[in-house]
Amino acid sequence: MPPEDWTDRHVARWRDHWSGITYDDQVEGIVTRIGQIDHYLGETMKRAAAASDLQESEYKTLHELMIRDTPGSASPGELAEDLKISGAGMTGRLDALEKKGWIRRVSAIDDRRRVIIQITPKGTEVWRGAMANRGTAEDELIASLTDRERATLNRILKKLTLYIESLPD
Amino acid sequence: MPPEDWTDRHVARWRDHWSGITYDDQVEGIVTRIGQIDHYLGETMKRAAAASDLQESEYKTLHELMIRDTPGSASPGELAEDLKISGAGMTGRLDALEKKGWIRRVSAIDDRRRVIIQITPKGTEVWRGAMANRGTAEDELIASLTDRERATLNRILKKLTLYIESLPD
DNA sequence: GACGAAAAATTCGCTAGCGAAATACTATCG
DNA sequence: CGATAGTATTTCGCTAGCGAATTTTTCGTC
Repeated sequence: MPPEDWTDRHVARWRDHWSGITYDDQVEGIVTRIGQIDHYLGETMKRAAAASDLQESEYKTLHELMIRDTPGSASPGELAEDLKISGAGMTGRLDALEKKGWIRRVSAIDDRRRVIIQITPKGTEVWRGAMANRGTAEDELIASLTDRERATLNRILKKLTLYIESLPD
Repeated sequence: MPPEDWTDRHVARWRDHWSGITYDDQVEGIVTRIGQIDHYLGETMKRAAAASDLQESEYKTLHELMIRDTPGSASPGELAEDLKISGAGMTGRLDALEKKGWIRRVSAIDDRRRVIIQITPKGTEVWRGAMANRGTAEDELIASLTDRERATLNRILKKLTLYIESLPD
C-alpha cells in the first residue's frame, strides 16, 4: 500500500461523498499537487527573503530586475508582465523600492510615456546579499527526486507551460 | 531544436549574465515552471468562479467545506489549515459567506471554544451551481499530456508532496 | 496634418489576507 | 484543586494587489 498524501485523501473524499459530480482523478491530483507544492515554495521564498530582511515581493522584484537580458534595467510594464502582477501593483512595488534607494526611475528618451527602472549600487548589494543568503530549501525539495525524475518532471511540466504560453493573452 | 518556454529563457538569462551566482538548471526549471502553471491555474479558477458570480476565495471555501469526510460541516481552524490561510483570513472569508446566507456558525457542544461552520441549503445550491458551471480549462491543460505522462507526473509530484508533508509544521 | 485608437505609467478606492494581540476555554501537572 | 500552558476563534491595524479611471504620449489611418 503506497503512502497517501493530502491530495490522495482529498480525491478520496470527493469520490466517497460526491459521486454525482464528475471529475477526473488524475487531473485533480495534478492540479492539487501543483498547488500544494507552489504554496510550499512560496513559504520557502518568504523565509529566504526574510533571512535578508526583505519582503517576498521585494526579493522577487529585485531578482526579476537583475535576471534579464538587460540586467538592472527594465520598464515597469516588462517587470509587471514577467512577475505576472498588474501595472498598479508594480507601481506600488517600485515606489517601495525607490523609497529605500534600491532602484531609481529614469525617463526614457525614445518614448516619453516610458519609464526605465534602474538598479542602484545599493540595490545591487542588497540583491547579491539575498542571493548569497537564499538557503537551500528548493534544492532540498528537488533532491528528493532522482536525476532522471528531475529531467522527466521538467520535460512534462514544459509541455504544460508551452501549452499555456500558446494561448492568446 | 526543441521549442523554448519562458522558463528556458529565464534560465538562459541567469547563465548568460550571472555566472558567479550558483544555481541548478533543473531545480530552477522545476520551481519556475510549477510557479507559472500554478499562476495559470489560479487565473482559470478565478474565471470559473466568476462564471457563477463568485469570488475565487468564495468558490474555494465552499468547495473545501463540501469536499470533506463531513460534507458541509467543519471548524474554522480545519478549513484554514486545508486552505492554507491564516485563522484571521479564514474568519474574514466566513464572515462574507455568512453575510450572504451560504453558511451559518453553530457553537460546538463538546468544546465551547469551537465553532462549527455549516453549509445552508442556499449555500449548497450555490456550490452545486458553481461545480456544474466550472468549465474545462484544467481538463484542457492536462489534456496536452498523454495518459502515461499524467500518471508519471502525478507519481513524481507526489514524491514532492510526501516530502513536504513529512516536514515538521 | 488631424484625428481616433492604443499604449505606458500612475492614481484611486477597495478588498483579502497577514501577524500580533485579545479573550475564553480546555488540558495537564504538581 | 489551582496554576500554567496550550488551543480556538476573532479583532485590530496594516499591507500588497486589484480593476477602473486618468493623463500623457505614440501610432496608424486618411
